[in-house]
Amino acid sequence: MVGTWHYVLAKHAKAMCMLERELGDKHGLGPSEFEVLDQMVHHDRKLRIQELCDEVHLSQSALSRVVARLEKAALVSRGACDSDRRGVFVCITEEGRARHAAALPTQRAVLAEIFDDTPVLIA
Amino acid sequence: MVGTWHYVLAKHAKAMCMLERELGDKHGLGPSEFEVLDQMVHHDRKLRIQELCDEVHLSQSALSRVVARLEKAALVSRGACDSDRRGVFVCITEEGRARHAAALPTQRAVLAEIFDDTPVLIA
DNA sequence: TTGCATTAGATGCGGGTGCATGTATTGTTC
DNA sequence: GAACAATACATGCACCCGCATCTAATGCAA
Repeated sequence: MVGTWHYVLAKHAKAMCMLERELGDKHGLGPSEFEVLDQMVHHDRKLRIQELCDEVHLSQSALSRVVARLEKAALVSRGACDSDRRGVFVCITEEGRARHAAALPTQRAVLAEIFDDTPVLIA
Repeated sequence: MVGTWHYVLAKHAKAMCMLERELGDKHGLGPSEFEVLDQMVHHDRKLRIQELCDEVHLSQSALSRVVARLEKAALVSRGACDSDRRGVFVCITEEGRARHAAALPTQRAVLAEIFDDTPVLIA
């Protein structure tokens, strides 16, 4: 229990730190930005902010800002939702797809290094 | 690999959030503050800042500030190191021990709730 | 001893986060 | 349909973090 927590703490700290540097230096992306792009690619359709909120581990406010940053970088676009004009659809751009594709190997490499010693624990 | 990473991400986010609220509201401690107190109690002796740095997953600068906060709250005291006058010894106070003892069940309860569904993975 | 690289810890700074709140829109109840 | 609660997203704010840098002390070499 406590051991699991310390494991999570250690891996999270190391991975976050390394992802921040690697993704930042090589692709100009933060871990949260990459995660959102990753979800967009994975779902392969426009998503509501709230849908994204369920998938990434960020508060709604943090997510709102991540999307704003991504939009400023032209990696996603925000569009109004017709059925509910309060809603916002997020749509990945071609440039966003490209940036994600470029960054993916970097992320995988970091994870491979971090979790190298860890047997397959979680499906 | 990616699955493990998402597991770590999810558990870390949930636990951190809950610890912050529970420890903060009930005991006036942040997760980092608790972690440092926990290490002090565990080692049961005065520790160099750098020794703490190896145990908690914080940068040296963050740790320096956590110790400063703890000292301001009179939960630890900082003392000069005779053998190396650059060094700083950190020593937990009686009040610090008491606060830690009071907060420990809260932390354990949070971890129990978070890792309830997780079989024993890491020793 | 003097000079310089190294180390311990503190601090300025920029950036990201969550919470509380604000604004706009929707649903609901009378 | 008017008033009010609820929802979606944005934003002000305070806080914590890591990086770069600063200061002081140490070690080492000439």
